[in-house]
Amino acid sequence: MSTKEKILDIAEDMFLTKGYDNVSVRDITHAAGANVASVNYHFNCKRDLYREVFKRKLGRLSQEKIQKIREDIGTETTPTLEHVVRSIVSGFLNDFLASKEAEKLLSIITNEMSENATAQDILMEETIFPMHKVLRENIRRAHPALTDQKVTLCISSIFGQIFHFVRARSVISQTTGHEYDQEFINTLIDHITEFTIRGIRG
Amino acid sequence: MSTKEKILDIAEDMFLTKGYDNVSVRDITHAAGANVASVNYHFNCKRDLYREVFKRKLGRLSQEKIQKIREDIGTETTPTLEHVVRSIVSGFLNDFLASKEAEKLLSIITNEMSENATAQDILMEETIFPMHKVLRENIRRAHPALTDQKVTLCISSIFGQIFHFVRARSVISQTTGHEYDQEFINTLIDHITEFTIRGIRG
DNA sequence: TGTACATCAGTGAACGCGCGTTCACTGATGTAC
DNA sequence: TGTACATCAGTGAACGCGCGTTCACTGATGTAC
Repeated sequence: MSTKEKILDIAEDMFLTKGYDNVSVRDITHAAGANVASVNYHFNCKRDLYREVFKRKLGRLSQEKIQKIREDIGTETTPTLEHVVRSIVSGFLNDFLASKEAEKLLSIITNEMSENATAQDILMEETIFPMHKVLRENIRRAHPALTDQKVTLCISSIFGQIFHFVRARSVISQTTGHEYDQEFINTLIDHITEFTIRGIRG
Repeated sequence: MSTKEKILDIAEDMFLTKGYDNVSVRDITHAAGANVASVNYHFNCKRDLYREVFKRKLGRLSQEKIQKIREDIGTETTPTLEHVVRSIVSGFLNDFLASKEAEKLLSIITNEMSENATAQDILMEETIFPMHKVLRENIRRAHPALTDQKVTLCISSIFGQIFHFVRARSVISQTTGHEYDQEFINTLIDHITEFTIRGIRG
């Protein structure tokens, strides 16, 4: 494996578990067994390396995730709204709560959603647009009465909840008095699913 | 005004518009017309200054906000669920979208909600617990059938949506094709309110 | 009332460190004639 | 087949900067006898 590939792999691991500012060029190159200058040689600068790492990771992850959603919902018969929403909610909630790394990745993604973000173009292209597309299709299959704008707003309401229940987990643990064990996670999935279905059905 | 007070005021302004890492001790002391060493002299270290600033700001803001909510909903007759939810949603959405500073403040608050945060204890004490208390009371007045746990989960669903529609505003602008002008903000308020009421009513 | 000492707000200069980046370089491989 | 040159991956050492913090200090105010 070339130095360039080694740096890319190690940078992915480090950036996505510790965050951009908490990883130095020296950390990466040292772990890759290469010289400090090699990041600038191969990737121009730290920021560009980050963007390349982010793009590669997000591209892989989104494709995987979209395929899982497609398989889970199926393409044959018309799915129920309950099935579609539960599939989305339980899929994302379980994925993001599966490990510390997944939680950290979510916090990086949500940071890239805010203005002044440094890789929002990549996030939109690799994840948000393709993800919205597949979700919009499936929600409309299950509930064709909704307008395009309404579907989009409902998708944002779903992700608003999912992101919050993951990101603010320690706050929510304190307000509810529950640890995030699998039983409570299932309670959360039920809650978000039911809340959302009713919200959509109107 | 003493140097200490001047530093506190200026640090509040700078930390809450630029974020902890983007403000240096030199920035603060220079703007306050004081010596670099004065932060350490009066507040021990940068982090402790930040925590004091954060506590003071959050305390003031929460009290104000809670009073506004109490006035808006009223204490006399039983309010409708629609009235309670709309009051919460429009209040927070308009407040957080009122200025760049308010948006930045929200992003600081949501960061403090995640694990590894440095001032989560202050956030819980000054804001989350008091805010949950007043919201729980009013939602239960309007809809007494809900269990305690259910009310708490619904509050999180509401804030999950509010936070997301503010934080991810540039992403949502791109997926919906709408700028955040007052007309679209009103559309968002209507959407979140209706989505939430149906979600709660079940 | 005067004196000696303690306390306190605030300062100026420097310390030590970690950071991203740059620069001149080496050594291997490819290519043209 | 041999030679001269270009290209490329990678290196070692240093540069310059900004950072939070420390330390010895000054000068004013308060306090005890």
